[in-house]
Amino acid sequence: MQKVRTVKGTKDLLGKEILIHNFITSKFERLCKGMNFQQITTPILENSEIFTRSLGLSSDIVSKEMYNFIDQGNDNLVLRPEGTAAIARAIITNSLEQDLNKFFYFGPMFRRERPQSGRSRQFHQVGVEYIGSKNHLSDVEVILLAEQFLKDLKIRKKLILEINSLGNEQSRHNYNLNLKKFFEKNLSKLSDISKKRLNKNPLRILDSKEKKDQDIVQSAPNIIDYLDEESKLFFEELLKSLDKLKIDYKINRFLVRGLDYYNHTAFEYITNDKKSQNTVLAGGRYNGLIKNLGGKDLSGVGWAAGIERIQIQLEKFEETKFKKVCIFSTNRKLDVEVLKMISNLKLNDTIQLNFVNDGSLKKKFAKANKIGAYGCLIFGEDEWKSKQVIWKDFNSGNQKLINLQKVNEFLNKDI
RNA sequence: GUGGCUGUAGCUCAGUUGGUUAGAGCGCUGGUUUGUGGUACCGGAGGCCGGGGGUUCAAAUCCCCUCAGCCACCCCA
Repeated sequence: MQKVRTVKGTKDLLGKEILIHNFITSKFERLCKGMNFQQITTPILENSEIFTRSLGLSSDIVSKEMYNFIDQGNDNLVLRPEGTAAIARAIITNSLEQDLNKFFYFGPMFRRERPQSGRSRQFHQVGVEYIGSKNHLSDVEVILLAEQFLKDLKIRKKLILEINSLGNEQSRHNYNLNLKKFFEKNLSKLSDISKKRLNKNPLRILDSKEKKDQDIVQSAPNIIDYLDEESKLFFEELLKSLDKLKIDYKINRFLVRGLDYYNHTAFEYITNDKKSQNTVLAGGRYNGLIKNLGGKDLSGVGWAAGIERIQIQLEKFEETKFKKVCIFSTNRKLDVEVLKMISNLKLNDTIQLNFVNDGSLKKKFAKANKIGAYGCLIFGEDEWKSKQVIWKDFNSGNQKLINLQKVNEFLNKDI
């Protein structure tokens, strides 16, 4: 029999990994709450149209990476591939359209891609969405939150913030046309992949990794030149604010985000090691999204970060050290008394009790040693008669007697 | 979806030009007289050599297919 295993590109989260996972989400949660972002958890299952209508039919996610299926009731469902569209949906569903909304979320996302370093089919994101504000200061606020988050995790210095503007819809459209014209003129010099991209989404050619393409791209029209007054002003104001806040960034005119709903601001925190999956946190503005899904014309800006990708950047993770204490008896008959005492203890959360109920006394000590216990509490038959237990410190090897009634105090204060 | 590398014990890996019953270290487990761990010594369990097919008297080893993992392309967090 073959061993049963997880679905390709998914894995069980356990041991040190889940501790790191929780470490990241708890830092994130604390920070977001401190800046008055509200938590939201949307279902993992959504109707397919939420994503097909917002991400764009030609996007890779929609065209080939979504886990979608028809359920027994003939509903067209999908395991969510990303968070933003789902939150836009939640705004509409819950009639939250008349106010500003600042949300944060974390949870699993699903995309059917070939797994590799920093990429799996079920992965986890933390993200924020600031909805209902057209002000560039909202973009700044959201970026500031990202800055703080990455600093909290001590990985900010390993990352570069790249930023660009795609302009408003008209600007973007206008630029797209000109870009297409330009590439059509240079069709013969493009890579095969980019020839295909030309009709689908010419913007994507800009961040092509093919050397062939990169040469031509250098002389391609610059998006900044095609921004209209409104878009240009928005971008300039944003950059000025970042300067004032002393946030390090680099303008990358080739930065385009792959999802259709983005406009104006686009940004990415990327690692400087030249690995392929180098985007750790990314986001931007999506002014038409909610209208697109049938809601009011609300603008929004936000970002998402991959927990697994953060994890790769996290060099050393300091595990919270528990003091492990083993507790056992010298005689089976006393074991129930041991459990009774344990149930009455009120311990600090730094202490981890481990009741050992099996094996010879020697085995029990050996077990304690193996799990790295700080010491042992032993219920000895003789000592029990005078309501005492033995404490053995594993560092020194010394033992002493403790009154049964003082055990709780002893564990909390004296070890 | 395309390509490269890798699959032998729980883990890390040996395994010769194909040749007896597939090994080591670590880990696990039992013991060295039953109320004391770490160290040492002696034992034990645990492998469809990823799966399937082929070549051969004989395959962990050679060939084909397949699956999985890792990595890269593509794309993205």
